[in-house]
Order: sequence, then structure tokens, then C-alpha cells
Amino acid sequence: MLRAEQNSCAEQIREQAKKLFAARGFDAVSISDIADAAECSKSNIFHHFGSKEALYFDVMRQVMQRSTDRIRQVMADDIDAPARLAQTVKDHYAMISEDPERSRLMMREVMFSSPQRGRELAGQVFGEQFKTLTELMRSMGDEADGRAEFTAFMLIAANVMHFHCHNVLQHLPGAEFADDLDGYAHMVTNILLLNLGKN
Amino acid sequence: MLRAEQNSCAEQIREQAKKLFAARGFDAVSISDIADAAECSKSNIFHHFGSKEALYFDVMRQVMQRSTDRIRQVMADDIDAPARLAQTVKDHYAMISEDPERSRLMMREVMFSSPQRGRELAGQVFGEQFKTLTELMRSMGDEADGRAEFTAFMLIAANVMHFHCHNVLQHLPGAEFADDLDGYAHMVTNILLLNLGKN
DNA sequence: ATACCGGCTGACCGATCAATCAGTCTGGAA
DNA sequence: TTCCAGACTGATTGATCGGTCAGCCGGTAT
Repeated sequence: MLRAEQNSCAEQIREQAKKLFAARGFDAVSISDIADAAECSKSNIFHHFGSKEALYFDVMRQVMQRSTDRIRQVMADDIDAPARLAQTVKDHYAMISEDPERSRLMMREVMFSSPQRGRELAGQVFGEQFKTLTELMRSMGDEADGRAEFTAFMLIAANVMHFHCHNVLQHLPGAEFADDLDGYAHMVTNILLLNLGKN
Repeated sequence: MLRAEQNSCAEQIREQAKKLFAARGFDAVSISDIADAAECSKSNIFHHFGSKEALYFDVMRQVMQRSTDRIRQVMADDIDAPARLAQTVKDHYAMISEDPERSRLMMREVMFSSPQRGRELAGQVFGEQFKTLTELMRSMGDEADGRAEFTAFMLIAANVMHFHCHNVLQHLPGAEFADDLDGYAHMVTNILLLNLGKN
């Protein structure tokens, strides 16, 4: 086909591979699936990426890079105190939900990959995100050791679980916050503020 | 081999299948893998379970059943107020960590299964757990609408993320609570109590 | 003895997997 | 005009997949 024009084939392959890997995981996606989705031949995928694993790692590397970029961007705002936390809760959630494939891929890696890959992920992606969130928490007045880190963890845990478990959450009786994003964000902000000693 | 003695072959198959499915997911595990682990023939697996999917559902059914049993057992204790919440945080965490394969399987289902399976899971397994936790929260004084449910969600989110993301958490700077379970449980209890209006 | 039944097996099936390879086509450098 | 590098493809590979099938074996009922 030769599409040096507009959307290069390699990029198309990456994009479709990302969607498929996120939706079904590495093993459930075949090279044929990706070739069909990207409208190119199987062989071309091997031409560009060498192997299925190499393609997967390429996709993951790109996903991680975009994720850290997005984090830097979100954290750049500079309003103050409680309003800033409220905004951060929403921004962090938006970061997760604006690219579901990215965050699904990352959750797959975090929860189901080997311990050594966990270490890599911690350094490359989550380290920066966690550090920035921790600094935000600490800037809000609490200096007890570990409190800021724990509060940052609670923010991430809540948002990640809320987004990725929505299929189940929305069917639990009384859990209206599953579909009420504003109400949910408000409750999260509130509980984090309480934990930081503000109210 | 014929092992009607002690440990029936079907049970051995179930056990090994559970371990493998939890570690690698449905697609990454082959019938041959399970047959090798269970020390029986491939054919025997089809003899007992009919298909790979049927085996998977059988394993999941058993996992879910044991999970609800465990929840009932944990919730049976009847001490009061803050001590009860502290105990519940620890019990819930223990429930997760005492059978990592079970909770990994359940998280796989929750995060990566179809919406309709999400509904089933909500009804069959998590519904009861969530309801009981919600009642505990409500019994501790807060009757604002949705507050109890949200607090129960936060407990689950924190414990699940803490356990399943340990590989990453333990490498984050300042996150000592990753390996300090008592300290972690204390901080969770504290933040939940604050949110319920106690202190 | 004979018949039967369920647990269990090895040989085998078609389909699909990741990967290879020989070769076509095209745009630009020499 | 020649030549070459790189994008791309169709045919094909050996391995492995989920699943089938005929039949063996040991216990039980007749």
C-alpha cells in the first residue's frame, strides 16, 4: 500500500495494537488481529517491530511516556490549598478516563507483571506522579511522616478503582457515586482534606 | 493413575487451574499447562470439565463461593465502634492476602470482563460484601446519604490497591506503609473514622 | 464368568499461532 | 538510466492450540 502519506503504517499498527492489548491483554491478541485492524499485512508488522513482544514493549514505552507528559501538564497549575486538591482529584481522574486504553494497559502491568517489572514501572512512571502528588499533600500543611505519601496513595487508589471497577460499582445498591462524578470527586476531596487536618 | 484415594484428580485440576489462571490469565494458560501441573492427561481435563471455558467458570464459581463464605465469617464478630472498624480493615485485608490467587482472579474479572459479567459479579459476590461493610459504616453514626457506601468503597479500594500494587508501591520513595502493614491499617482506619465524623 | 461403568489415557484432528522468506514495488541518489 | 534501500506482501513454516475419539483398566453388580 505504501502510505508514507498522512498516517504512517507503523503508527497505525501501534495505535491498533494499543487498543487491542488494552482490551484483551497480550496473549488474547494475535498478530493477525492487529494486521486486520491496522489494514496491513502480518509480515509488515514483523518488518517494523521484529516480534510481537517488541511491538508490545514499543506500545508500552509510548504509553508510559505520554502518561508522564500528561502528569507534568496536570500538575503545572498553581492555584492554592483546598481548591488545588479538588482540582487535582478531578485532573487525575480525567487523566485516567481520557485515555482508557492507556490506563488499562498500565493497570495490567502493575497488577499482573513480575516484581522486577514493578520496580521499573515505579521508577519510570509512577515515581514522578507519586512524588508530585506527595509534594502537593505536604504543601497543604501536614508534616507527619508518611501522611502525605499515604494521602497521595489514597487519591490514586480511589480514582483508579472507581474508574476501572465501574462495571461492578454501578450495580451495587446505594453506590450512587459510581455514576455521579462530581459528587464522587467532592467526597474524595473531602476525605483527603480531613486526613490532612483541614476542614 | 486412578486416584480415587485422597486427592481426587478433578480437585487437583481445579487447584492447579486456579493457580495458573490467577498468575497468567485465561488465554495465557493452555490445557497442556494445566495437565502438566495437575499430573494428568489433557483428555482427562475434558473428561471432567468438558471445555477450557467450563473449567474456568467452575474455578471462578468455587472462588466466588469461598469468597462470600469468608466474608460472612469475617463479619460475624461483634465488637463495637472504632475497634470494630479497625478489626474490619485488618480482616478485609487478611481475606485478600490469605488467598492471593482468589483475589487476583476476582480482580481480573472485575477490571477486564464485560459489563454484563460485571453485573453478575456485583450481584453474586460483591453485593453482599459491600452491603455488610456499608451497614458497618452506617452503624457508626453517619447517616448522610451515600456517605456509608462511599466509605465502604474507600476501604475496599485502599486494601485492594495496597495488596495488588505492592510490587510498585514498595519501590516508591517515602511509601513506607507499603511494607508496614500495621501502620498502613492504622492509617486506613483513621481516615475512614474521620470521614464518618469520629475521631 | 460376564457385563457394565466411570476414571483415565495416547494418538490424532483441524485451526491458528508467531515467525520466516523470497520477492515486488517505489522514490531518490549516483 | 542504473542502482539501491526500504516499505510492503503472499505463501509457507513448525509449533501449539482446544478438542475428539477409541479404547484400556479396575471395581461392582448380576
